[in-house]
Amino acid sequence: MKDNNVIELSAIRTTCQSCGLYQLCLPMGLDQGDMDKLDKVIKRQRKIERGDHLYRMRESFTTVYALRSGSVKTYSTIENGQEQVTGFHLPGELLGLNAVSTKFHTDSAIALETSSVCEIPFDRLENLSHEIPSMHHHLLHVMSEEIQHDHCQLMMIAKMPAEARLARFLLSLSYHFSQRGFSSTKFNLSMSRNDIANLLGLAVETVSRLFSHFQDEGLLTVERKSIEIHDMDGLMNVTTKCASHPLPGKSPSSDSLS
Amino acid sequence: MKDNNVIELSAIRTTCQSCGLYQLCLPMGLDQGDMDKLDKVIKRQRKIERGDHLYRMRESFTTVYALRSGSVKTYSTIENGQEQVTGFHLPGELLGLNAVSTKFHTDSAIALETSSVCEIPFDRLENLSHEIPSMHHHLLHVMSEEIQHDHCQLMMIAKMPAEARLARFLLSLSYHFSQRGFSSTKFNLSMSRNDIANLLGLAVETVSRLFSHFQDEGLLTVERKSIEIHDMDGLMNVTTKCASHPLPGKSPSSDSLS
DNA sequence: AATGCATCTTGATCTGGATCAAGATCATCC
DNA sequence: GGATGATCTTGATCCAGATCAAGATGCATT
Repeated sequence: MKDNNVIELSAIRTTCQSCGLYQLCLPMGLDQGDMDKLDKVIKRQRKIERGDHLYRMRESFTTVYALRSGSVKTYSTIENGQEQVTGFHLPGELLGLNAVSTKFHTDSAIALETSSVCEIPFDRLENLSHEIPSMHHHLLHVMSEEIQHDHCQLMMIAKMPAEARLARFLLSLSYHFSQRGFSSTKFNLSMSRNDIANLLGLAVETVSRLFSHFQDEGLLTVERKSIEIHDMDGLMNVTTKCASHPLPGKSPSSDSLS
Repeated sequence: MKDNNVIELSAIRTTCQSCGLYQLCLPMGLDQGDMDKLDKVIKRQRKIERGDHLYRMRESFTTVYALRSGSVKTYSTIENGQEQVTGFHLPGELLGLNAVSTKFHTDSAIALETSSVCEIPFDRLENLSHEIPSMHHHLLHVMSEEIQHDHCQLMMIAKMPAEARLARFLLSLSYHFSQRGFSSTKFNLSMSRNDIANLLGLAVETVSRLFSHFQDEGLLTVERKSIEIHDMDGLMNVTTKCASHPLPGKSPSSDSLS
C-alpha cells in the first residue's frame, strides 16, 4: 500500500485493468481490447455510506454493481416484516444479477460500511456479452457460483448444528479476506451479531454465546467487531463434528487434523 | 394424427415447437428460425428409469438436460456421506447449468420415476446463444430463477416452523402441477417421505406426523403417495400462520419446486 | 403364500437452541 | 459530561422437533 489519496484520485478515471480487483471481478479473463469495451460501459466508483442501499427489493432492475471496496449485505424482507439475510459481499463481487428473471429486485443490498461500487447498466452489459463470448460465459459463471453457494448455505442450515455454522461462517470470511490480500486470521466483522444470526438461521443470543465459547476454547479472540483466529484447524474441526462420531465430552481442542 | 403409436414414433424426431412444454422450456420466446437452430443441437427423448442418474456429483459437466416427462431429484452429498436434497424437478425444467463455474457437477440428479429428457451439449448451447441473444438471456433467466428459488428455500428453512414448510411444499407442488395442466388438488408424490423431509430440513417422523395432522384437520387426504387437497385456503393459512412468504402467485417466473 | 426388506406411521422421551429476562457496553447527541 | 437508545453478553427456562423404539404396511422375490 502506498499513499491512499493519490491512488484513490487517480483510480476514478482509471481502467478496470488498473483496478486491483480485476482478477476477481467482471473483466476476469478478458483481453486488452475487450476490457477497453467494458471500460466504456462502466460507471466507476460510486461512493456509498454505511446504511445506503444499492438497490431495494421490488425496484426495477437496470444495473448490476461490482463491489470495489467495503462490504454489502443482501437480504429480502418477508410480508410480516421479518428479514432474511442472504449474504455478505466483499470487493470483486457482482450484485444484482439475480433479478434478471423478474426484471425487478427480489432482494435488497445495503452497505455495511463506507464502500464503493462500479455500476454497469445491465442492457449494455448484455449487449457487450453478445460481442464478447467470454463475457457471456463469465455471467453464467458468476450465477452458477451463486447457486452453488446457496446450496452450501442450505445444507448448512438444514444439517449442521449451530457451532458448526458459525465456525464455517468465520472460516469462509477468513478465506475470502485472504483471497483479497488481507489477513486470514485477523479481521473486522462489518456486520452485526444480528445479521450473522439471521444469515445462519440462529438467534442472536446463540451467536453471542458461541463467540464466547470459541474464545474460552482458545480457538479465537473476539472483541466486539474484531476477530483474531488462533486455531484454524480447531475451527475446522468444529465444522466437521456435525453428526460424525458421538463423543460426549469434546476433545481437548488443539490436536490432529491434517 | 391417427393412432397413438404413430404419434409417439414421430415425436422422437419432432421439433421443440411440437413439444407441449416449449413454453416452459429452453425455446421459450424463440422465433421459428432460432428454434430450428436449437432443434439441430438437441438430442431428444432419452429415456431414464427410476433410480437412474442424469449426472453425478464430480462428473465433468458437458451437457444440460431439459426434463420432458417424469420427475427428478437433485441432491449433493456431504463429506460424511449425508445427503442434502436441493430440489425436485418437473417437466420443462433445465438441469445441470449450475455446474458452469466448476466444470464438474456439484450435485447429482436422479430420476424419481420413469422419465425422459432432452440433452443439449453445453458448448453447442453456448455457441448458439452467441448467435441468438434471446437464448443467452434465457440462460441467465433460468439461473436467476434458481437463485431466487434457493433464497426462498433458505428463508423457509431458517424461519418457518415445520408445518408451514410442509404446507408450502405441497402448495408449491400443486401450483407447478396446475401450471403443467394437471390437477392442482389431486396428485401423486413421486418422492419418498425421506426426500421430502431432507429437502425441508426435517426428520421423516415429523413429515409423517404432519401429513396425519393435516388429514385430521380436514385439509387433505393422504394415502401413501397419493395426495388430495381439500382446503387450499386452509393450507395457505398454515404457511402464513407463523412466518409468511409470497407463494408462487402470478407469473410463471419461479420454477422448480420449493 | 411366505420371506425379507424398505418405507411409513405412531408413541415416548430427550435436547439444542429459542425465548425470556436482565445487565453491560457502546455510540450518539444534547 | 450525562442521558438515551442500540447492540451485545450472560443466565434461566421452555418447547418444537429430533431421536429412540416398535409396529404396520407395502412390495419384491421365490
